[in-house]
Amino acid sequence: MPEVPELNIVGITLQKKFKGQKFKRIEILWKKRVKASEEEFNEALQGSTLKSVDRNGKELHLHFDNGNVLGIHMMLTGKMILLPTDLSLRNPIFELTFDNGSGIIVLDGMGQAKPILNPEVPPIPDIMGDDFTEEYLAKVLSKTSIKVKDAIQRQDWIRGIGNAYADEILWHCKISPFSASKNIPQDKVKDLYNSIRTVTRDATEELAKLKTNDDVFVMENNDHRFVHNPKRKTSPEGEPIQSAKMGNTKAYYTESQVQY
DNA sequence: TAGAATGTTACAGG
DNA sequence: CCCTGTAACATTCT
Repeated sequence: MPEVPELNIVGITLQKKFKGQKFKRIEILWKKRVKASEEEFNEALQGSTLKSVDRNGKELHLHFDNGNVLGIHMMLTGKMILLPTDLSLRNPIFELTFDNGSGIIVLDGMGQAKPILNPEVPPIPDIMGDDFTEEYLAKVLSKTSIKVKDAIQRQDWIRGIGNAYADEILWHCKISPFSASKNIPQDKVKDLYNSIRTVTRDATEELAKLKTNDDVFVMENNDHRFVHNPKRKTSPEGEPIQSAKMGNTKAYYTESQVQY
């Protein structure tokens, strides 16, 4: 469910709450998508202390002081709740607890969210990383004729853009989501690059301001989004927001976005 | 109430 | 083998 801005905040919150805590155990409650066994997780993390939490693409990485990493991918509809809790816990995927009794539980009705033991970090630029440059983006777009909205969401080319922020970014730089990637002129590739950086940074800042229920991590918040937001009928400039099915998802955009 | 949902993967066809 | 488009996944929410 979450994209990069949300994951940034969740990662900061996890680190704040659990840094320095000693791992107790992980329980795998729905193993459909989980590759390593419960025993493998527990053996690897046994006796270690949480050192730091960061985000890598659409995963959160919990770094433990014995060198092992617990990755978490929330997929499309995952939820994360602090333990202990009185909330109803339907469709649990896994539970992570620390020696002091604190911890988290990850839920997902679709059974797709998952913990990953020592996740691979592919050599593909993350949208907030130094290696994601305008030149790199230009190279990616020049080699494909698929629609630009699909291209920027390809995690094997650029890591970190999902459906909602793809719409926000393309609206921000006034490029139609239906544009053929290789047809986008150089100056608009520059605008797109700047919008990827700006929209991601601004959304992270907006989310950081939210006052939230302390027990439930915010994985989804429409309010700060300008076009990918079913509650809005018009953009801030007053333009009607259009929507269209694109593949198996929906694109939100306005007429002033130019199709190349 | 049927369809959509901040995602990924397998597979078919060109 | 590379590129592209489509559907499945299984449940909740609107």
